[in-house]
Amino acid sequence: MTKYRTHNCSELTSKNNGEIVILSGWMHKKRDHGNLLFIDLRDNYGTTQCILEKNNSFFKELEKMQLETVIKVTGVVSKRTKETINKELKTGEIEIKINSFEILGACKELPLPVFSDQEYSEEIRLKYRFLDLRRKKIHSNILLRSKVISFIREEMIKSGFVEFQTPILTSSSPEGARDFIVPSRLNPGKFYALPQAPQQFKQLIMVSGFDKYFQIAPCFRDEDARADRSPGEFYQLDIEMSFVEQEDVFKVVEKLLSKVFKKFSNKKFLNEKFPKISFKEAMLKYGTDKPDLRNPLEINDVTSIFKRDDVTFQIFNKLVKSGSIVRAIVTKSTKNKPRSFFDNLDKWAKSEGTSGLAYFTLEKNKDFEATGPVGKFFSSEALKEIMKITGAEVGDSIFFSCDKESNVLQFMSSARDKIAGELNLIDQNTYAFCWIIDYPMYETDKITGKIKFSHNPFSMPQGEEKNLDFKNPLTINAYQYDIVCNGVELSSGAIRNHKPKLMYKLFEIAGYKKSDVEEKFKGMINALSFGAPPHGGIAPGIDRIIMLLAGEKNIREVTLFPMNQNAQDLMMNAPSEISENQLKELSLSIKKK
RNA sequence: GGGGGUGUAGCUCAGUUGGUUAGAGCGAUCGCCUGUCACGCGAUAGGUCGCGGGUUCGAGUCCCGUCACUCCCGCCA
Repeated sequence: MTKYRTHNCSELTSKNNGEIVILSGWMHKKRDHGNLLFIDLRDNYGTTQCILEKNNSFFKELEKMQLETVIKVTGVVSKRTKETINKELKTGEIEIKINSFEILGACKELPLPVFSDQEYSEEIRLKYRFLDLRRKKIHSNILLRSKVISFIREEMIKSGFVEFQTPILTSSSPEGARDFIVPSRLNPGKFYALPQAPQQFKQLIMVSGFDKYFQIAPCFRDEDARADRSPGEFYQLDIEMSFVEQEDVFKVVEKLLSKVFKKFSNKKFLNEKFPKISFKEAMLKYGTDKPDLRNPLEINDVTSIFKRDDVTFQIFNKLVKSGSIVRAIVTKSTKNKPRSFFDNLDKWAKSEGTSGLAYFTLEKNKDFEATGPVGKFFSSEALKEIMKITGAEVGDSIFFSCDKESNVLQFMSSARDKIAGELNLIDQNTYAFCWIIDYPMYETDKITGKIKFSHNPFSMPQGEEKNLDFKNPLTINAYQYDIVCNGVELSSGAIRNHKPKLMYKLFEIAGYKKSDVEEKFKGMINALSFGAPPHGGIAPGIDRIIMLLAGEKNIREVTLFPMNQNAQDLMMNAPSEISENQLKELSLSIKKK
């Protein structure tokens, strides 16, 4: 009990009948019957119906009160008659007969109603985030976030992990995302960077002998936003372990995520044990390294078909000759789908900037036949071969895309989602986790044609050092892995390279001289030279986990105070200009455009 | 940096082929109403149709430009 309340707005029941109570909260909703006024009083915990009659001296004032005014109400708990009980409400057995009230916080006319399930523009929601956050759905999302984080913390500690904080002001790193930069007053002309992740620190913690580390770590990357990617900051469950191999990390994370998703959701798992898919296989079957495994459609390579003489689909044949590839998606039993189904997919494909989505449907009369716009170009023998490769059967349809490899992969990946969506093949009530493993250490830069790190340069290459084929770096895989759930990349991690000599060699392949590496990663390399344990870790994205648990498609729905797409905080007016004096202290001047 | 979508009352939206005075619901204000829980009924106020330019006898509607929000591509080791 405080000055403001004896109970919260969700705890009173018929057991409290007759008690004099004090409640405080927001005036959620009024129902004014002229001589009888109902007020729903809301706080963090729930709502309670309060009531007063015309003869009450406060009637006029409360009747006119702006919704969302914060009031303190004193009154008597009164059992409702049977007919007037509200079963939807936890406190629906009772109501408060108001004796007196007090305004604690007045409220102006609202720019957006709190009591409503309607959707509002992001702009107004973000500007008045404190009002938006009073609304039921997002309010409970944020509470869920808090609960999930506490649970994760408990579980990690139970498993012997130790939580540490790492610096927020650190140094800019040359690899990876664009850094947020902070000027240094004491070191004119020099800058801090906000950490993109505590990557080097967590490795240093291992070198320092702490064995098992975790942190709910803020990470900052100055990159453009997406629905599942806030500009500015996001949170990772940062984990690092000493004396482990890949499988040891998998065990810890798989157990944790299973527990979290089972505790906070009723959705079922597609696979109890997370399947492991190599990067190569994922790119072939799904066209992406973050496949949605709820989607049963798979992609097949059918390039060889278009090298046959009995296939006369000249456009594809020619493209294949000049190095393009063809990938296909089979849809089961779509023979009787209306023409519009196929036409709409083709239209969609064109809107994606491709030349369209070729298709036919397999039929059988005397022999195998293909019906549809391009069916006539395929001989019966060729169709048999296609069926062999793709597993397609009579009555199924096959969709084709032909282009340069990277274009086909990307397009077929979205075509897979699109087609499955049209056919309603995705079970929304399921979580489909998987590990993506065996990432290549290097890739060829599309623009420069040079070899570069494809992911984290600190990852350990797979295999014995002496057996590594440094002359063919594209053949080297790394102990690098991702967790994907329902097509959302949840985390990536790696076994780290803790051997400085090997590291120099790997950097050299990517075009870094020894002196470059020493300059850029001095602290790290130095530390690894003084007895570093083998170690590895991972960093699941907290925001995306909550998103999946809350069933939201947008990360702002699980973030208290997010920025908009242009990385502005409309409520706090950030970023903003700073004074001449501040600039001067920082030895900065602004270049006028 | 590029592409798509959206922008009309405080909020959510409708607005036909370019044609008279731009509408509805919620909210606000006023009035009526003693059992509602999306209370009901009646009335009133509320608009630079994002902004600028153009075409036209006439533009919310068509064209050009621009701004804002959003989704996507690039980017995100």
